[in-house]
Amino acid sequence: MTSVETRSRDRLLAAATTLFYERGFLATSVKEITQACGFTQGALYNHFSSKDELLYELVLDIHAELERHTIRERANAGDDPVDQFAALVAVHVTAHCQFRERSRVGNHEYRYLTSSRLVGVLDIRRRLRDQLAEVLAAGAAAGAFHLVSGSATGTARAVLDMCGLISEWFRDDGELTPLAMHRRYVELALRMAGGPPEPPHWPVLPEPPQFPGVDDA
Amino acid sequence: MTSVETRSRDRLLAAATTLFYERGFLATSVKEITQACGFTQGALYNHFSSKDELLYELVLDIHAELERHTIRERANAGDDPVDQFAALVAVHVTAHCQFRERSRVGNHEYRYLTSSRLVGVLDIRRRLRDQLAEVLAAGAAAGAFHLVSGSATGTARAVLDMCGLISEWFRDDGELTPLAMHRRYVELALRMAGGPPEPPHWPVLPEPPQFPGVDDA
DNA sequence: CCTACCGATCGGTAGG
DNA sequence: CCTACCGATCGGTAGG
Repeated sequence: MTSVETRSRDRLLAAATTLFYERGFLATSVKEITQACGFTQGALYNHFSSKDELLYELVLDIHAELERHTIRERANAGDDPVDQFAALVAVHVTAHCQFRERSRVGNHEYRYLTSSRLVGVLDIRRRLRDQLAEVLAAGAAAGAFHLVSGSATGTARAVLDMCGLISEWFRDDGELTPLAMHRRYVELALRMAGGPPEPPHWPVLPEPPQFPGVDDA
Repeated sequence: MTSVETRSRDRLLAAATTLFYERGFLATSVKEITQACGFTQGALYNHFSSKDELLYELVLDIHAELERHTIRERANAGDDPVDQFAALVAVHVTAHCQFRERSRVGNHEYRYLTSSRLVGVLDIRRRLRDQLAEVLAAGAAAGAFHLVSGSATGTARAVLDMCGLISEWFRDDGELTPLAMHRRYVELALRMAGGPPEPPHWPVLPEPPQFPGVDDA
């Protein structure tokens, strides 16, 4: 695959991300995606076998990147479950604040995937939740957390749900910066988990990860 | 309007609710809605001027009902802001557990409303958030809550977001009953607000409200 | 990557 | 509430 082919492909993915964010997958036509890149309709099929396939590749990439991010930041957080928990919450909050388009597309449009493609994405979503539940269970076992109903998965779900709608209302021109958001949500999540008011070490705000087409936006 | 006309209308709304829940507004055709009621396609236009108008009436009704419910349960909760807060959280949790279809349709499909219709629904959504923020501010002023960053609207948003995704994963055949859910989420919300571990009075699980077509499902 | 085209399906309407 | 139909648009393809 030559670099110009890769570039066209990434431009299509970037255009689709913005359009899916603004209107949703079903309300966006192939013509709109290709025209946003200066192409005509048929050009999309040089890079993707179908509109569904483009959605799959985009949504899978969004989830895979979030999982990589999650694994890396957890590893960097050291051995303390409270620090690991804070790091995971920070990753999710940052994703929703800094990469609103991708986060919202990932959370909204995956439901339009057809069965076999859907399974792969749901697997990642489950693993993301399990990561949080694992850390909560470890912290509870160590006496650092005191979970409502003793349920690590229940608390993990509530925390992820709390973070999952940030991209619906967060605005760059609002009064809250991504840094303020990540501190606020780490505090809220620690309260939900029955942990200390602050983590021993505050997670560093993760660097913006690179993904295809980000510099075309 | 005769009762048979009202009934057909309500059946169309009920069928649309289920289909929008399963596939979303855009993926549901007028033909599917009418066929679910044993009608042919054109019958929809005896009751609604367009597919968009049906969506608007459905989504508006879902939000209006939730607001009525909210106002009633808050009034029934007495003067204590902590009790009022618990009552409001219970209303939202109950809506998402007991009326998953309507809650999810309300939260997902309102984005497809066109501008003038959208405004009315967004107004209700803002008022629902303001109700929660009011109660949090009153409780904080009374020393019963200790809010993260001192922000009542920030905490209100986080609590509503935490509740807003319950309908995505809650299952009737799961291990959690609606009663267990409402206790768990009231506890989580009180922790987030920096309040007491339990409200002075636990809210009674609200009775299932009546809405058009519920007994046709 | 474009031009030209395909069948299918869409929301909506006329007339009864 | 049905039958029959409308123009528009959709995702996708053939051939270059």
